[in-house]
Amino acid sequence: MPAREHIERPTAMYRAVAARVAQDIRDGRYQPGDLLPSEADMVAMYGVGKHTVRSAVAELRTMGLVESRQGKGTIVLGGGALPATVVERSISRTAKGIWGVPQMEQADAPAVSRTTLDGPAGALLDQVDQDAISVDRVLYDPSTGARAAHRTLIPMATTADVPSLAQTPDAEITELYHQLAQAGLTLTFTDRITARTPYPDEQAALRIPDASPLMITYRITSDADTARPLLCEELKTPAALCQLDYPVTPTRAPAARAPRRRTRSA
Amino acid sequence: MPAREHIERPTAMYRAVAARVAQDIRDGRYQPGDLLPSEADMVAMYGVGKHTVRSAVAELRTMGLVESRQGKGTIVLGGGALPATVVERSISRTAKGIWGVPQMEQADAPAVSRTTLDGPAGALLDQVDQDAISVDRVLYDPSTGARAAHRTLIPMATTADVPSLAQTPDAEITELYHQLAQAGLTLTFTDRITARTPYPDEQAALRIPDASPLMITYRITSDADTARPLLCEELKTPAALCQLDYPVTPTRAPAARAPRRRTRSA
DNA sequence: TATCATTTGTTCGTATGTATC
DNA sequence: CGATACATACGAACAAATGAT
Repeated sequence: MPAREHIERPTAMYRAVAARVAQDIRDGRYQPGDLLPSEADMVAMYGVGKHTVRSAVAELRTMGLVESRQGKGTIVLGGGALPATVVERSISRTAKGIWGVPQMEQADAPAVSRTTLDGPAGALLDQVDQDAISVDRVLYDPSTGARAAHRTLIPMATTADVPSLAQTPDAEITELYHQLAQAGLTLTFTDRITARTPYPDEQAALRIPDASPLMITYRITSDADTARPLLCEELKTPAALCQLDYPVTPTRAPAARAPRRRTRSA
Repeated sequence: MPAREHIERPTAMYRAVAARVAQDIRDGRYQPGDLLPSEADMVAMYGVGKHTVRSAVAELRTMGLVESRQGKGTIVLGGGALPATVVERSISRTAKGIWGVPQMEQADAPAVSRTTLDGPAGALLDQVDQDAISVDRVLYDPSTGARAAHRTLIPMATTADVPSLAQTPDAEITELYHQLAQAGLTLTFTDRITARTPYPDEQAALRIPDASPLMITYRITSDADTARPLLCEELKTPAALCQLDYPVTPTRAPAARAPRRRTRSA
């Protein structure tokens, strides 16, 4: 057992209350689905002020252990279990230029618009401030109801080389890949994954439970010969509802990996 | 004394204040590194109570826009940029049975212990309540200071087949793979990724900035012939500091994947 | 349908502790 | 040391949602 440097907090009552209740949840004294004692009850139970209890419960909420509902109470959530929906991130190739991508159902028709590339997607495409076609979809898993936001970004520089992309940008992703392959390009794919706390609009659109992070995946499609990025898929999934699944295929090359370390661009 | 600014009330005053300040940050009126006006100033600026301002600032903190420090003030963080450290998740094979895995530096010597498999790792290994050897490491990226927690779980069922694993469980991961391969097993790898709000101890151990999610990756090593899971690597990375990078290699097989959908186990 | 008790959400006030400069 | 700023904690009151009567 390694010496664990325990950081002693200068006693904060609300943290102590939160830790106590959290332990009670882990010990099973409060079962998932149960209601916690009401704020008034906890004020009496622990002999502290209402504000202290509220801060403690807020702590439990941001820890993802409970969820509060006005007029009803504070519900204990099931802790530790993996999210139900598994998002397959593999790509299969049935024939030359024919790509298979596991997909979720679409909630609505895709929304096509013209945007300027900025932020992470622009940086990864190496096309900051350049124009692109943006195709937005809301995906969902019928069996669990989990929602995800999908965006395809097609830089205008790519449509210049492969004009057919601009004709039907809202086609299936596999079709876009097919068109790129038919233009004589050899495709390689890289996924870049990060996570953050969702914005309020994302929280509403994807029905994200309280305090659950958002996982964001950028799939960059590049040309193998020139290493030039051609296309970007952005997928936003609520971490509480989705896992990502990657089959890791060993590469035979002796790991000729350039140490490409991204520097903070803003 | 700052000028007094009027503010509309859509729903909750503290949300309105938070939205206003968030917009000011996005519009560049508050630059990254700047200090927000003090709580007392904001009370005067917006004509609201101290509690309302505190709730608004708390909102901004959980949104990841600012960070508060006692005695100093509330600092505006730089938003939108991708985290600096890129964690490569590829596996290369230089020769038969010789595996290459990109790795970060180790902070300390590995800690070996005996545990009972439970939670997500146990479920993914299909070995709930079975015994296993656990090897814990703290990794870090010297160039950015980012820390990550790595755990190797070796089920006793696997050491029964490959006894050498139990001899030096704290060897390099590649060495463990090598021993499995020498035992006549054909290895396949799958990564399963999720994210959640970190626990306080994780927050302290990994130096996670306020309200940043934790990304958790499970790499399951299985035998290709029997599809039996042999080994699990668990990697916890702070999302604010790390991205995960996956090269997606298309599989030639026509996606003969069983739709294994996990159900909530607790 | 309407009323009512319960429970959380929001807002105000005040006071004290503690870290930073 | 003092001034400033955030953190914690007590109090009170009303609003809004919920569920049962």
